[in-house]
Amino acid sequence: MIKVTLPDGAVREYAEGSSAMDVARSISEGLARNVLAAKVNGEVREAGRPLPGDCSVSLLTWNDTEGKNTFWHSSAHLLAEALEALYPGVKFGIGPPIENGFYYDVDLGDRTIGDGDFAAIEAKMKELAGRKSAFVRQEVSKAEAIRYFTTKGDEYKLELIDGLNDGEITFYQQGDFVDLCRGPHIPDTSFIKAAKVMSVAGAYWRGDEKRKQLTRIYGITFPKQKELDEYLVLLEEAKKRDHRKLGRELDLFTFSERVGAGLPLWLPKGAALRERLINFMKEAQEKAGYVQVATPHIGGKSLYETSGHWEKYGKDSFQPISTPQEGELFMLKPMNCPHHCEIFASRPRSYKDLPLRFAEFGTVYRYEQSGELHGLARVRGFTQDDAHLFCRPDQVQEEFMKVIDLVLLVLRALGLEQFEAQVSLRDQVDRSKYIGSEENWQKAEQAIIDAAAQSGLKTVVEYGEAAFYGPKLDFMVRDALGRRWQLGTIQVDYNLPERFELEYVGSDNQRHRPVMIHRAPFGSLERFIALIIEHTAGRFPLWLTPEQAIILPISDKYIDAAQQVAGNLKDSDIRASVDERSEKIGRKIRDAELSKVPFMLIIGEKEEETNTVSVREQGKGDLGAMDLDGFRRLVNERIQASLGTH
RNA sequence: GCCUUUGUAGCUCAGGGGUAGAGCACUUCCUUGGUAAGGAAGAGGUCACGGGUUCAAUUCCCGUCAAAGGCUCCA
Repeated sequence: MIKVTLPDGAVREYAEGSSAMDVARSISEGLARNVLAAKVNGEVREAGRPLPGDCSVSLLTWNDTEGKNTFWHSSAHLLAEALEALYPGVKFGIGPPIENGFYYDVDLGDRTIGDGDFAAIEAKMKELAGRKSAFVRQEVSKAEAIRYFTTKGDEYKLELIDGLNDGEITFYQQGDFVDLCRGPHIPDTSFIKAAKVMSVAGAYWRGDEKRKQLTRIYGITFPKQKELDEYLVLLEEAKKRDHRKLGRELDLFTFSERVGAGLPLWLPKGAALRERLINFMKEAQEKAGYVQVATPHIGGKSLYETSGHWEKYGKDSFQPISTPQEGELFMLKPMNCPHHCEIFASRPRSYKDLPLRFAEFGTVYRYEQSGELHGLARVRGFTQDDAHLFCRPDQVQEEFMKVIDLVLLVLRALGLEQFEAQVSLRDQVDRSKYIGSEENWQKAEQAIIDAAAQSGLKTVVEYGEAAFYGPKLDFMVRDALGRRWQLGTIQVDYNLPERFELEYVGSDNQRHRPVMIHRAPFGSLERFIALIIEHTAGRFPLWLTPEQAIILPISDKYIDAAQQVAGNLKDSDIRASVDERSEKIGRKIRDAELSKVPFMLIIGEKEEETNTVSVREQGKGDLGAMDLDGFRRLVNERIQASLGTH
């Protein structure tokens, strides 16, 4: 008998050679039907494999990430089986699970696959799934593996085998399809009840652009048709919230081919929203002891040679612009920090001056490959809510923590409740891409880890994600649809002060090198606005929205009264306008609802006589009549509530 | 930059080798209506741009630009 420890701590006994599936059956038939794989002593394996002896077992179902991944990985095999049936001779690269579904990279030879082929592939997948083929694990020798794929003529698999050691190679077979695979897999194909091919794209073999481009086929599968339907609804919802679409509908921003790809043009409403975000941040920063500075959009090339950016990014930047007479070279600024370093260096600094916190909403320009541009989320010119803190080494941790507080304030004010912080450290092996001394790096990495821990942040550590000049703390936010966005970042930098030879005089009357902290809670305003558009579906927090109220006169007779109300509201800083069109009230309401103005104030005979307005809330309906003071109170209450502590 | 797909009115889209279409938006007129679309008329296009094939190209072919999805990259 073997002893099996379950996640709740219970220990049960089973016969030698029992599998996780036997464990599941002993608990309930229903559970057994839903078990996709099992975690045995921390390792994910097939549920059907015999247990290795006394062990801990947790059964994985669709509700576990690992269960899902196993399900999707097996689905990738099913996709491959379908492709092999439909396109004989197709060669296979890799087919892993991803966040939403899976893909398989394939070499179709001269053939191509397009949207029109998806239905046939899906039908084939469903047909094969219905055969209830078991996923059969088979250990093979390297020689056997090579023989099999040589006969099959699949050079990609052969290359993968080349990187594996004899004795650790396994094949998995379902139906007639055999694949090189580490596993694990779900018990059989019948678990897959719904399948959809999502898209195709090019992908280089092993991510190397010098190598052959394969066709990547994306798919997603579910254990129930209903779940696929729900997923498709979610995608529709995401489409409706797409900031590019809403940006146009809400008159926030536009692009022009003549201005250039990736260079957003802010329309009045969008510019107003941007301005409000800037003011919000300015106010918060002022309270936190920052001072505003302002610097030009270009800077001499030598500035970036000093900073190291020229060497690192010069080739991948907008190229220098030159003066006609003197031939001086200037760069469009890709970041604000070198300019701020020069401000620090503009006069002698005392330890008593520190920390100095220079803030600037600086617009920077970075070359992005044309294929990478994406609405406001990825642009070539953008404005950072940038600031650089120059401090003494003993102040780093405290300053870092204050910045974390500022970031949390921002996230709260915008209703971004779900987030985690990522501590980005150096690659553990390859350190060639980083500049700066080992000692400074270690100090910086420790300061971040400590500050994050003291702030009680939920953090994950990622190696290899640091900037080339220092480690950083990145905030990853989840929006209302559960999608992840990388936002504000805080970076410790011991390197730039060194390169710019920045100094302050300490209490010991000696020169010391300050430490620099880069930080941008929003990251870029453009990207941040893209996030809040999608997060709120265009229904911005009341304090932020371009237009807080629209006044709808019942007929032309009440336009004057409406204008008066608008004027009154403007005097108390409520942003309001009047719909003066000769339309019926129903029409005005419909248009206001669609443009997502939070409050509609209706004025007709009744209201004019009683000196009130009838208030209607967007998406909610009629709130009844109230006087203007009542409405002001309502607006203020809502704003206080959404800003939290503010 | 690379792969796949797309580009027709401000927006959403139909069409198709021979005079360019719809709905919404816009303009004007009528209507003055109480909680999600009142009526009529009008204006609006080098069918992304450049080249080729053709008697004739918005339509077919090639190139460029832009956009969408993906790859690679991201100070």
